[in-house]
Amino acid sequence: MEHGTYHHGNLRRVMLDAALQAIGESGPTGWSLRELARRAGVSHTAPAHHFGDKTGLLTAVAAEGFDLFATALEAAGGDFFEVGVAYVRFAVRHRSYFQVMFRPELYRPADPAVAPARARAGAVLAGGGRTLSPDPARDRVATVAAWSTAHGFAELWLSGALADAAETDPETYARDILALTFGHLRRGGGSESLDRSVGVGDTPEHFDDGNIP
Amino acid sequence: MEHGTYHHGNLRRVMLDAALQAIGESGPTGWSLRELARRAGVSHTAPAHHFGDKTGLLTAVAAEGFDLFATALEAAGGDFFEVGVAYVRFAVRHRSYFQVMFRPELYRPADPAVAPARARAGAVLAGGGRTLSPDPARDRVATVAAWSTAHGFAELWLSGALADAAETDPETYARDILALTFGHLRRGGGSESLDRSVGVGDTPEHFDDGNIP
DNA sequence: CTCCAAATTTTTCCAGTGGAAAGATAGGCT
DNA sequence: AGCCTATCTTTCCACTGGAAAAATTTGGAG
Repeated sequence: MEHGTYHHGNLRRVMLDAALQAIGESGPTGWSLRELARRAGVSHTAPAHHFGDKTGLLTAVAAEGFDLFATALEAAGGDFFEVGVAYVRFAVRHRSYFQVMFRPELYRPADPAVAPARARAGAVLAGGGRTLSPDPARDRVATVAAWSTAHGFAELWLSGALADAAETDPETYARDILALTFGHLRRGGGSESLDRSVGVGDTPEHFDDGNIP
Repeated sequence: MEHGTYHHGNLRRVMLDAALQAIGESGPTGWSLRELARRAGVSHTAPAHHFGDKTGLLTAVAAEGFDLFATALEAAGGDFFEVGVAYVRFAVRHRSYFQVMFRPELYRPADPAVAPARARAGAVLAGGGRTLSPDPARDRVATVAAWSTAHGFAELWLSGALADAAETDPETYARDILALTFGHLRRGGGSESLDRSVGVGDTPEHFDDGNIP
């Protein structure tokens, strides 16, 4: 079943990878199914068998993305801080997935391949937040706050809105931000890590330009 | 100048409003130029004269959006906390603008109608951050941290990722989050943060312009 | 080995889309 | 009056997503 001309044998994966690459190049909607099919050397309707339609392809991307995402967050070990860093790391390293996952109008969020993976990721986030505060009444707020900070930094970074993005490693940057923001809530934590990473060449020079390189 | 069939007389504004409505209904790319032209009762190439192409129309949306955005942030009075709340309020009330503004691949960010307005908004954000910390070395980090939190909450809210979104007023929610997150950095502020979210004279002035039908 | 059923891909077709090019119309200016 | 410019229309083209039906493999049951 390896190679002839008719049965591609691997179309599903190849189309997914082509989609991921195209998303990386032109955003989640800046490409056409036909173009991907051409790249894969296949007729323009071949993908329909695997994904149904374009939305189906994006649904598959989201499903795979949430799955990888959940795994990455789980690997962070439940510590709130590392979960936040892992969140940003995933967004930066797998931006093609990320840019689809949080735009539910692009795919079918209720798809059975998507929902469980997303729930798995959500559980890790909720668990991380729970370590932030002994008071359960604040759990939800703390969770959403940390989630917002990590998510917002990731989005701003990916959109190029942070002018100094090119100079700093985003993961380090994320650590500084999380330390500054949530250090006072950590188990026994102050905001000690800030001194380490920001110290030297980081002239504050406020950006009054419009950002976006 | 309000005559018969040929000269519409108001096409530019009508197209912009139609675009804002369509974005609100189907996202920033879920509509067609031709459809908008039909709604406006005009041939499908008429908009080209005003905007060039579809990207030009989205560029005009972004430009107007950044302008309104900068005005809204400026109206918050320079206080970091109120700027953050205004940020979220704008995103929620003018989501059609917001969903375009931070997706630079959809329009031409360098357009002379966009860049200045965006810079104006950026200056307000930078100014708000500067009140957060007496240490200039931390200014940039504090600014980006607060920006990330407000931006992330807005994005998550708009994307429907917050399950409890329907129940709570987003502005109140944002206040809780900002208080929990940055209360310890406030000028003269301890962590009275979560005591109760919305106090008395807490309804700041904001323009309630139309535009999002 | 043969033949069939299911899986996979192609061919053909259609309505809709963004955009270019060139023509038509209106309103203001001199 | 005459012309100029902005605005809008008609016509055209290449491309898109998708439906329908036909074609080709493949794997497995007999």
